[in-house]
Amino acid sequence: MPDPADAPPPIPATRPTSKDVAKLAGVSQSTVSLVHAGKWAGRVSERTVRAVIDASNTLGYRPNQAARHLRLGTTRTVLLVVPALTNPFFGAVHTGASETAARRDFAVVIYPAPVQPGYELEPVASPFAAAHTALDGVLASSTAADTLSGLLGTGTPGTGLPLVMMDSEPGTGAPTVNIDIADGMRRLTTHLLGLGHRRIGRVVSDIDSWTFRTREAAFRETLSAAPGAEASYARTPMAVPEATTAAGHLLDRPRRPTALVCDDDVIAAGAYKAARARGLRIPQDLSVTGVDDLLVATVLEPELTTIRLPGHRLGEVGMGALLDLLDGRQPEDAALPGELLVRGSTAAPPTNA
Amino acid sequence: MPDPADAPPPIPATRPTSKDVAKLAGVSQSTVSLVHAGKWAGRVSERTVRAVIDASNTLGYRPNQAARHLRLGTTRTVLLVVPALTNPFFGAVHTGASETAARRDFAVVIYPAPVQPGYELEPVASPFAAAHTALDGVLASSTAADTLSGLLGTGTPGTGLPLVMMDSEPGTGAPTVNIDIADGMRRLTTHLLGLGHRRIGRVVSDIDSWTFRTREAAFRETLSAAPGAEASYARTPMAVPEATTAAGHLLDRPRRPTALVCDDDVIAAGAYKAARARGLRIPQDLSVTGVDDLLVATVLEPELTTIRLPGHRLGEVGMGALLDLLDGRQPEDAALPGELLVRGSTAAPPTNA
DNA sequence: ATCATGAAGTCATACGTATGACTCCAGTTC
DNA sequence: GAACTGGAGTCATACGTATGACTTCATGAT
Repeated sequence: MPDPADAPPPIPATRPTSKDVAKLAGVSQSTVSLVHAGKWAGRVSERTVRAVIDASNTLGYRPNQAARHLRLGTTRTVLLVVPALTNPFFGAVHTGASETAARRDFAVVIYPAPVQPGYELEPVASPFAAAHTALDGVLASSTAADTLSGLLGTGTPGTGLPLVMMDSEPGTGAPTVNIDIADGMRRLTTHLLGLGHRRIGRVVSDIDSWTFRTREAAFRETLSAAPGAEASYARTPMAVPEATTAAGHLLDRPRRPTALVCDDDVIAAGAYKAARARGLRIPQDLSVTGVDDLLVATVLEPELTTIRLPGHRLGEVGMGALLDLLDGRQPEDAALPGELLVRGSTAAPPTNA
Repeated sequence: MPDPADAPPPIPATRPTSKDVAKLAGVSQSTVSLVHAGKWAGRVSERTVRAVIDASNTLGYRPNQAARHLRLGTTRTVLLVVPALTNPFFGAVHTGASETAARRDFAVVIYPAPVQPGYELEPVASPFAAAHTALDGVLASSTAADTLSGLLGTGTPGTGLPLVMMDSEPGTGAPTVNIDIADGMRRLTTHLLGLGHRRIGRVVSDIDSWTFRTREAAFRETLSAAPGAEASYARTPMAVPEATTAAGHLLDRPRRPTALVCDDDVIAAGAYKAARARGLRIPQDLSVTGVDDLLVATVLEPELTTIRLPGHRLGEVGMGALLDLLDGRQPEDAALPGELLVRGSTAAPPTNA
C-alpha cells in the first residue's frame, strides 16, 4: 500500500464549497462567507480578502444557492403569471420584468396560465403549489384577483405570498400596476368621432378581465357624449379566424358600421379579412382600429391605427413594485400611459353612409 | 408573572415545518418526511400515514424547497436560453418546454439572450452566473455552442452543467434537438422550381447560426440540381423595415427574381411591402415564401407559403432530452420535421419573365 | 504595569429536510 | 425458553451557508 502522503492531492469531483476555499486560503469558513457577502468591512483585512478571492477563483467557487436560501429564508425567485407567452405582448412584459429582477438579483419563473374562462384552478394549482415554498413573491397579470389570492391563501397562517397584480382592478387587496387603457380608449374614440363616425362596431374579446371591461367602459362613456352616436357588438376569442367571423356579422348588418373598434390587433386583422371578403376598402369604406401595436399592426395594409401598450415598461414597473413590496415598502398603484398611433386604417366615413 | 402553562398555545407566524407536523401528529420528524416523500411502504402504518396527512393539512404544511434542495443536492430548476421572447416562436418553445418540465416537477427559468452579433458574453454571464449553482441543467437555443459551453465551463472541476442545445450543429459536444429545416427547405425549393421559377432571390437573416446556415445550404443544394437556375442575395436583420429595404434591392436588379425565398415570415412581410411599393402583384408577378408560420403568415394578403416550424414540440423534445440527461440517460440527437404549407403567395412565374 | 479599545478573525449554531443505521416489540419457530 | 424475524418507528447526522457571540492580540491611554 503506497504512502497516502505521496498520493496526488485529491481533486474533488464535486462542486467546491466555502470550506474548500477556506482551507486553500488558510482562513476559516466564516471569513470566506463574509468576503463573499461583501460584509467584511472592519472584520477582515484587505490582504485576507484578496487571498480568499484568489482561492475562490482557482477553485471556481460559487456559493451554493440552496444553502443560502435555507439560511436566509429567501429564494430570490419570483413567479410571473401570464396568460400565454405566444402572445408577444407578454414576451415584452417578461423581458421588462426579468431585466428589473436581474438587476436586483432575483430570478423569474414563468407560469403561463390558461386564460379561458376566468381561470381554471386545477392546472394552476399543481405546479404552482410545488413551487410555492420556493417563491418569494408573485407578479400576476390579467386574471381574476380573487381566484389567485385564494390560491395564495392568507387562510392558513404564514402562507400568504407577496403579490402584485398587473392590469387588474385596483383597490381589491394587492397593489396594482396597470396600463391606463381607459385614457387610450377615450383618445381613440374621440379620434373616430372627430373624423365623423357615428355608427361604430365593437369587436370585443370574450375574456372577462379588467382591461377589457375598462376598454369598453371608456368607449361607451366617450360615445355617449356624442349625440346620435350608436354602437353594435360582436364578441370573439382573440384569434384571426374567429374574429373574422365576428367582424363579418357586424358588417352584414343592415345599417353597417362605418368603423370597427377592435379589442386588440389580432382581432383587427380578422376585421381586415372580413372587410376584404365583402369588397370593402379600408379606410375609404371602413375604418378599423386595434390595441397593442403588435407586429401585425404594421404588416396589415393599410397600416393599423392602434394604441401602443408599453408591455416592457409594464413588466419593469410591475417587478419594481413587487421587489419594493418584498423590501417592506408598500408600493403605490401605478398607471402607465398608452399611446394612440394614428395610421392609415382610419379616415372619414363614406359620404353616402 | 402568569404561569406560562396557562398561556394560549403559541401560533407561529412562520411557515410550519415538518417538526411542527410531527408534534401535532405525535410522531417523529423522520416519519413526516417519509410520508411526504411517499417512501413509507413497509416503514409506516397506514393509520400513522393518515395522521400525518391530516396534521399536514390542518397546518397547511408544504415542504421547504430550499431545505430539500440543499439536502438532495438538486434544485429541480433548469435554465432556458432563448434569443427573445418577443418572438412568438420562442414563446411556443417555452410553453412546450415548461409543460414537459412541470410534468416531471421541474421549474423553468428563462434567460432571454441578446441575439446580435453572435452572442454578447457579458450580459449573459452575469445573471447566469448568479443562478449558476441553483440550476440543474440548461436548455439553450440558437446560439454559438462554443460560447455557451465556455460559459458552462467544464474547465474548472465540477462546474460543468448538463446542457442540451436546440437548433444547433450536431456532434459538437452537447446533445442536440433540431428542426429538420434542411428537409423543409428542399421541399420548398423544389416546389418553386416545379412552378417554373429559375431566378430566385434569397433574403437571408444576418444571424450566423446553424439553422440559417442549414437553410441556405439546403436551398443551394436543391437549386444546383436545376439547370439554369440562379440565385441572388440580400442580407437583413429580422425586422420588417430593414427587410423591406433588403428585398427592394433584389427587386430593383436588372434581371429581377421571380420569387423571393425569405429566411422567416417577418422578412417575408418586408418583401410584401417592397413588392407593393413597386406595383408588383403577389403571386402573379412575384412569388414569396417564408419560414415559421407565425401569425403574420395568414394575415398577409395573399396568405404566405411557408414552412411551419413545430416550436412547441421542439420545446417538449428538447426538455425531454435534458431531463433524460439529468437522469443519467444519454439522449440521442433528434430532428423534428417541419411542414411545407403551400398558400396563395406562390404561383408560376410571369410568362414574359 | 493595568486597562480599555479596536481590528482581525474564529466558533458554534441554526436553517429544514432526507435517510442509513438503529431500537423496540410482538409474534413465530425450533 | 432461546433465538430469530419482520413491522413500525426513531435517532442522529449531513447538506453549505450566514451571523451573533466570542477570542486574540497589538496599540495606546492612564
